[in-house]
Amino acid sequence: MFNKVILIGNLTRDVELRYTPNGTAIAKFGLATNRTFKDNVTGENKQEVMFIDITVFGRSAEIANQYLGKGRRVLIEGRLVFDQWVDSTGQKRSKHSIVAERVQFMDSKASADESMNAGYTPAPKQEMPQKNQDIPSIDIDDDELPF
Amino acid sequence: MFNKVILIGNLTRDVELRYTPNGTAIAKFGLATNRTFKDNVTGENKQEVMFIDITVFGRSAEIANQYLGKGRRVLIEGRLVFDQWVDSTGQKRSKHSIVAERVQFMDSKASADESMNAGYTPAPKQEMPQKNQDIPSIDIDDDELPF
Amino acid sequence: MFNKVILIGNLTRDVELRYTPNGTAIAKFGLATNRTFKDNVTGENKQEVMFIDITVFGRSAEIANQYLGKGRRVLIEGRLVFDQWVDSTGQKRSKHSIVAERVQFMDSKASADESMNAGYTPAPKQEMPQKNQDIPSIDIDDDELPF
Amino acid sequence: MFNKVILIGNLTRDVELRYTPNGTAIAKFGLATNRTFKDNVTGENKQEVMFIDITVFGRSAEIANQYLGKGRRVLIEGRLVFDQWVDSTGQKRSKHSIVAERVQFMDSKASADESMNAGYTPAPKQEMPQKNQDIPSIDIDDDELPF
DNA sequence: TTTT
DNA sequence: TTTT
Repeated sequence: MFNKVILIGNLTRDVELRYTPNGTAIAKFGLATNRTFKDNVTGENKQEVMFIDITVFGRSAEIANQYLGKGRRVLIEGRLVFDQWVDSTGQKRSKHSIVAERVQFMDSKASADESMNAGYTPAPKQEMPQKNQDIPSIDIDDDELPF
Repeated sequence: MFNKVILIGNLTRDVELRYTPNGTAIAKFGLATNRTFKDNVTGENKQEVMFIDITVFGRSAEIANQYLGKGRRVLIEGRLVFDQWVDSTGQKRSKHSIVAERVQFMDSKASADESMNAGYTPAPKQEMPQKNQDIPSIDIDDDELPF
Repeated sequence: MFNKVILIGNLTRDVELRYTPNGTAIAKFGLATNRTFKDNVTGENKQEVMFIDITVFGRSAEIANQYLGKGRRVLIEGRLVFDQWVDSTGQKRSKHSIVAERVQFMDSKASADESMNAGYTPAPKQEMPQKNQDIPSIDIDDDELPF
Repeated sequence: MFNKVILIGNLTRDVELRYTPNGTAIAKFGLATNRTFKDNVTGENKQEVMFIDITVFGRSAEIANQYLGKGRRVLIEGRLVFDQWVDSTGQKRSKHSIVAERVQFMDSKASADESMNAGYTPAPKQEMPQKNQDIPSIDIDDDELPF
């Protein structure tokens, strides 16, 4: 079977990093992906937002924690997962999220400037490394997934 | 922004077809996508299932309703959506699903035979059209999305 | 069957626009996609470039021609095609290219500034329309493919 | 940047396996992906075939060599590459191909039967392992790419 | 709520 | 619970 999700969006909150008992890093953050479309009955431009939670494992988790923060734009490649559990009141609960196998930074210093111009600063936790001014994306392709 | 989902999975229930007031067909069904993986702590083979609801619009909806049924295998290409609403008890509810822009049939008569051999018959509502015996997938690429 | 290509890259030349006898617009341009990787024998950082020709049909072709130019960054979604022909000397020739079903602008005014800062100006043929300063990508999803 | 190709197609020749001096397995084979479409000027159904060469590295290469052969159907996930070289006559040559990061078997015993019915037998080099008769795809996701 |  |  096949299960692939590719999203470009902005972090809705800062990265939370924790570790499993056996030392695997796990990063979690929220993502918002906007879609603008023309409502074909009213004809007006509308926007819909898709919010979803992202989980990253391994070294990518640590890199995400180091360089990403609320507001940053990323490209996420991963798979959809569906968690089911029973909550404290005995209710069955379930939730979709994404396990990211790859996180690619989509904004650079210039994009940050842009955001500043627009009255908003994403506030990177740490200056993003940039080997090449012309390549504003940094790939943290991960091959250390624990599962 | 970008929002792309590609899944191969099996229908968990028959297609439900309805129409909007202005005549657009809307098909809904459930999809299950399995992932088998080796648990890297216990070392045993495990399977996790991802269930998600699929919505298809337009002519593809009618074709899906005509040829697909519970158990059939399909490839879905579409986008993740996130619906939020308030339920009858005043509770905020939300849910992820997929709007499919393309549905491709992944099993053919031969695959049906296979299923029969395995003691299971997907029971197509109607014989699937097959221009070519060697091409067991039928593409119902849709370009009539109403939104 | 399934044939999907998703690329982010920069135009290597300006868009050429022409029309078929029956009036369908066809836009062609080149794309370069860089990949940086660590050579795992020498350990040094290397870059490899993938060049490929892109064809767009219909209204997207006209929008691409209007707003895109050499140097601009785009996200391309489409399918791989393989053309075979016999050249003027009787030699069999062949070539891979991409038919784009979707072209999404990945740089905005701010990104242009960035390019300028890096000593390069993409020179848009026309100011890109921006409904929203904060959304630097414009989607020219096309549903009028002639084939 | 981003460079993703997802193809479902059939092997056009058997897998060739070789090893690099430092022991990395490299498998190569050809793939054909068909597209059926309605010519919208003549109205007739046509088929176009996209041929491309696939390279797989590491353990996936060995698994591909072990289980795949001419005619088998696979899902390929990888990236487009563009090779340029000078041939023995001093001519500049170039060629697109795909480096597969993942190869998923798309046919099972039943599909082989189907091919036999159609007068063609893909001739697996070795019986495909099947933990579960109902899951006809085997994933050889590779995380040992040398580059 | 669930498919194979 | 939300980003731009």
